[in-house]
Amino acid sequence: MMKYKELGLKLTPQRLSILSYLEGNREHPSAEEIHRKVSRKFPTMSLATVYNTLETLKRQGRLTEITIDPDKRHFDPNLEKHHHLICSKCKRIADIQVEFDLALTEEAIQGFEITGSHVEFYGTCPDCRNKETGEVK
Amino acid sequence: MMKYKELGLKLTPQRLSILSYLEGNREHPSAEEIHRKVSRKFPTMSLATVYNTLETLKRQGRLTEITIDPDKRHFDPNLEKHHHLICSKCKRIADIQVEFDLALTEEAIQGFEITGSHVEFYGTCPDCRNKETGEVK
DNA sequence: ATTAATGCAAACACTTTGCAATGGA
DNA sequence: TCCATTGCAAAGTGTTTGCATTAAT
Repeated sequence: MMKYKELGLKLTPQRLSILSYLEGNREHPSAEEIHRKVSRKFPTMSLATVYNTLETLKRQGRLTEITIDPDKRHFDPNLEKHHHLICSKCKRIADIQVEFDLALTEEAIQGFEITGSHVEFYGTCPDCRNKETGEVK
Repeated sequence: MMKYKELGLKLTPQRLSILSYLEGNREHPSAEEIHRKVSRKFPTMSLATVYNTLETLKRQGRLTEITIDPDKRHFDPNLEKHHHLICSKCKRIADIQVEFDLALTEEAIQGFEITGSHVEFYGTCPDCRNKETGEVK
């Protein structure tokens, strides 16, 4: 379990349940997914609280926001440097733990100060590939 | 000018003006930005028409949607393979015309069928860097 | 006792939809 | 003429905000 208290933040049951849901989660859930899941054990949980907590965690650097899906925000508690594989059909996002050499020339950088990078691969996931071949069109 | 007629689509003045605005544009505008600009010369232009046209162009593969900004959709008429540099302060998106070796092992691919990839770099653009150093905090 | 966090509802921003009117082909 | 496209307004989605209440410290 992440140490939340050490950050000088109040340790509410709501936050605890969001944290434990996120712990080790590799599914890049949206705020709404987190809310739905956590609501089961905590029916009064408000969506606003989910957003608040996510925002706080993001600011603390304990969470990354993934901007891959134009429809909704997704969150990633995996702090190790990694990249993503996105299924164009079902929108599933998988981690890809590979290091790439993304060296840039001075010219390419155009005067930017680079602070990070991220690679996304698009494709079709195994499940969706199976559905396609199995289907009679 | 892109050949729109050849696609079997009606060549309306609205579409023509959107197309000419997009032609050679390297600013990755949002629908709203496109609408604002095009409205100057075409005051009755509807936002719905902008979205319609963008959707059509996207389906035709004459345009790519960039999912970098969680707040709004951005569109990129640059069809050459390229990547992006995003300013974390002002959200400006610049093209970066570099080829990377993004080879993946079978294992890393996790059964996906890869169809494309995209690299995004985060950082601070020259303008925002200047503002920072010039400012008295 | 303090003060931050919660929950609700209302407000927001962006995008999509329904549909009658319009105008390219 | 015909049917796709337009423009408007209304509806829809995801997210944020205001604020009184609650509860962690």
